[in-house]
Amino acid sequence: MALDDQADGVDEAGVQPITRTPKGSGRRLRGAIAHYLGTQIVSGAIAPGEKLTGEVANAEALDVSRSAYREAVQVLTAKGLVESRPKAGTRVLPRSRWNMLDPQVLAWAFSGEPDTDFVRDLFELRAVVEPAAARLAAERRDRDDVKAMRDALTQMRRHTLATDAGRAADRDFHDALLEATHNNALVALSASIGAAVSWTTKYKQRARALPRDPVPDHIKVFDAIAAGDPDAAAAAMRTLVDLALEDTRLSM
Amino acid sequence: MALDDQADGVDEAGVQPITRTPKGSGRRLRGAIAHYLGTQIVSGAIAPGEKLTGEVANAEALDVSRSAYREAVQVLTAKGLVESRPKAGTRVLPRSRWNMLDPQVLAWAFSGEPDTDFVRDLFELRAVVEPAAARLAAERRDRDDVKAMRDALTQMRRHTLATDAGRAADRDFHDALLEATHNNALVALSASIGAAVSWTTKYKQRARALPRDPVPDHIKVFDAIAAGDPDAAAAAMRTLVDLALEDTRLSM
DNA sequence: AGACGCGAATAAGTCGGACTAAACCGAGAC
DNA sequence: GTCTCGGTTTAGTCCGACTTATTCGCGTCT
Repeated sequence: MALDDQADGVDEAGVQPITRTPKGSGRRLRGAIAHYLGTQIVSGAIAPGEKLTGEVANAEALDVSRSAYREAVQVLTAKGLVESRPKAGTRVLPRSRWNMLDPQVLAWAFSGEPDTDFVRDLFELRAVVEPAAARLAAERRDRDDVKAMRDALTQMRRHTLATDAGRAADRDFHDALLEATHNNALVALSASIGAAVSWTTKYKQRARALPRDPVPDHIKVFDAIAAGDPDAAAAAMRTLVDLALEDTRLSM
Repeated sequence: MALDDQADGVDEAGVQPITRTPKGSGRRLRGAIAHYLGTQIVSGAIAPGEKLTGEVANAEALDVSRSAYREAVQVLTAKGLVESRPKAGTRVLPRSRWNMLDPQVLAWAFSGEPDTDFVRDLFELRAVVEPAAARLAAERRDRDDVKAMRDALTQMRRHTLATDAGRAADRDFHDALLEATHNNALVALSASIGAAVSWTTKYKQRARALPRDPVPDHIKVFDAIAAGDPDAAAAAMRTLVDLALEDTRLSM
């Protein structure tokens, strides 16, 4: 229950069971608190409907000031995870109210063991959105879009998906594709989908034996978009997502 | 520049130009601050890259405590609108970092004059997601889903889209449809899409002469889903969204 | 003269404690 | 039995001090 900021990087064994990050540095304090509470809620450790212990008590238990604790709770409120009213306390809202597409919430959801059902749902969303996006991209891409996608692709080929750089390039490719639709709403989705992609590929990687080289599939998509062939782009993207889903399913 | 909470309802002429909601009540104070800053940013009054004036100064200018102001800024940070670092101040992030799907951000975006390009983007998103969702719903809906959709539909027929109740029923219908996919990721999108739907219909309504009765279109979708015909459901939903887009385009 | 590192200024971050306001709940009146 | 009215609890707001992390400018070293 240590309040280490395990969001990225250093993860020292928290000796103290309830206090904040022992060494001086780390991310901002309220970020760590929000991460802690957020994972607790998303992971189901604090079921919807339950109410958190009072601000004063909880802040004291975590050994942080009430201000920092409150600001963390504001973040959770903004993401629809909790709701707080005077006298009633702060309660966890039903899952339907959560902003599951929020990249940070997604990160919290994947910080523990991933819920296989939810992963399936995310792939279904990808299967809906990305082929359509590829179609739009094929119609509207301009020179810069093509360049961005090509660059991401070469980076992806150089490093493999086994490396962080490779996964980043993969995400860049999908981001560039969404960007090429010139649709702000779809771009906004790219942050969520991108997060989902990188988390799932990470888990896929965990189960060794990367079963297939994903680059050729990406190249097919790229070629169709560069050529301005909407139908081919949509089809290629559809098979790409299907294959990715299959790979992921095998490793879970 | 009064800090009235114009999110819903009472909107008394704020005599004082800079202070908070004059009468005692209203929404929570930080909510009003967040609303104020959020609309300023989304509307473009504070362009991306610009930095807000310091906490102390700004809080004093708005005549609120620094704590309340900070908590409001935390909300904006959580939604990806701003980023703040010591010494550097609080800057507005580029639009690509904003969580445009967040219902509250969407509300801020529509609180002023709606950006026609963005409305078009939202409809494009609907055109991508909802037909696919209708297809899934036709495959997976259970008895409760059908009932929820039928209820919403009858409510929608009773009141028209001219009334708040009617628009709420419309939203309920689309929510129930997304729910019927039994896909949590799509359900999460329902909050965003639902918000977009109600905002756009509201503007559509403003331009009088509602050009077409939307109920028959909805009924076609419902029948196909109830009958378990995925292709028909997708097709019906596609025409529904297309018609809605056309209506909206005419009124802008 | 240019690059590098060091220190001071600055703005956000954290703290704590006090007071306010709202909402729930139980006691009392009708 | 229901309704109302306070009291109590809990979040909301305020204030003022201190801390930490940057950035920027100055001076020094190469």
